[in-house]
Amino acid sequence: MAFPHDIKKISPTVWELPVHYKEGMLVPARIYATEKLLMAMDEGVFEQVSNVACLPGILKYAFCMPDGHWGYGFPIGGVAAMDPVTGVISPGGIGFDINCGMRLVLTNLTHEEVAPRIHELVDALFNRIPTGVGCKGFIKVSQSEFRDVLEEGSKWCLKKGFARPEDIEVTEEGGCFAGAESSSISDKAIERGIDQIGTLGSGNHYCEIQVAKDVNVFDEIIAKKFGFTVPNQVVVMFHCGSRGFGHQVATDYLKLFLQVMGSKYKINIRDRELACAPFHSKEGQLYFSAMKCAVNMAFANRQVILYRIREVFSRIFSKSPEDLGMDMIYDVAHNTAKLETHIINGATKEILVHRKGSTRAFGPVMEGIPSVYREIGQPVIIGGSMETGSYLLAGLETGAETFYTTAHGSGRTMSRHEAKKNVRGKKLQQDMEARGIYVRTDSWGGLAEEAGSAYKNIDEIAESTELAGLSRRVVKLVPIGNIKG
DNA sequence: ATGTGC
Repeated sequence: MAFPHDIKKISPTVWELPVHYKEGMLVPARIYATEKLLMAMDEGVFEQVSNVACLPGILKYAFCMPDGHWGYGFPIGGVAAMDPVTGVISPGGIGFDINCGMRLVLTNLTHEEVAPRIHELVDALFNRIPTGVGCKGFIKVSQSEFRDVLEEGSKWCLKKGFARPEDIEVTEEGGCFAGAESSSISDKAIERGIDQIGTLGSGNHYCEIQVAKDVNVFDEIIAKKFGFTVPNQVVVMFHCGSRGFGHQVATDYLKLFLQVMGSKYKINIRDRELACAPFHSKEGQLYFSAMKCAVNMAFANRQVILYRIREVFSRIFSKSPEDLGMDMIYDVAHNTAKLETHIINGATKEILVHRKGSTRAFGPVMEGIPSVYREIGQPVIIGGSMETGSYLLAGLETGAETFYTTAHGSGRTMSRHEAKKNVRGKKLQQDMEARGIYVRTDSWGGLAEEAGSAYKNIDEIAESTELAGLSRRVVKLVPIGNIKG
């Protein structure tokens, strides 16, 4: 399959594959990107996003965000809303790492204060936050208590003293998707997840110390409202998900859906990786519940990691986390499906929005945004590579086009395999150190896979979401320290 | 992403 030269330009940042592009498409597919980013996209994106447009019950368009690239079934960067009555739910539209997401935490420290302590700080974070494949957490819970975590998410952390009430307020959905029933979870998933609370994992998961340099502030008023009050202010950003637990949930239900999809529900799909079930079916509802359990496990995971981050800063700087101003700005989920109310063809309707490697970006005054941000729009965290920086943005009214969804990261340009061939982890660490970024890792190969050169330009991604009206830039954050698995 | 694979 080749680059689709008949792709239609809707605007400088929106490109459309019409319904006749491929047999079976129910709606057109739309890709949000500048021409430059579009040309750099792998052909798998066009193949996959047009496959998604064939899924039963899909509404308006199958979307792909500017950081899109080839994924399992859906592209990473994919968005698809289904009619909950006639439509399907698809694990491929959510991802294996259910509720992989980003959390951003303020400090009131300046770059000048942190720079002399950066080695000590990063080493302490590396020691206190378990990283790498198969890493285990410090929290021991019984099976029944783990089931509470799955059903309560961040609220469980609040009960146990790992969270502040304000943390919950600035976590998407209050850190808990309602309706998670742990009866939908296999014993194997419980077994894999039970000792993984408070662990970072591997791959592109990381915890980073960043600086909001004054020259990188795009919108001073919003930046101030988000809590940026100190020159060259230091923040902590981290990225992780539901670990082996979410992976097992996805595996379990993909298997079940493949068994019932054709025989019981007579659904024909173009790609086995798009395995799905009617949303209202028994299997669809079981998966929806299990997915929520994984979402909640990931919220709890990030909350416990935050608890450890606060501990480390407190020890290194000999002040309480409160005195260090370690308030959360926000926590966004990347890989979820959620029932939300949107306007479809002029009518208000509850729809099932799949977001896979994409970020919810509610505009100002919408319900579901914490009251402190109600007038500004939802904070959006776009994580770049560990070399190049990340962005804090805010949702916009014009995001309605994509069901209020924007990009989530840089997007790979090089496969993990290719990156490992081209980059040496140890050398990369030394090069980064020379540029003022101190990085600790569990795996040199893993570090090489995450090299900045393996990713698209984050500045172009962030700018393109703004040009498209999906989110506006508030501040660019550059790394000075990073731990990764 | 993942006790990195049937």
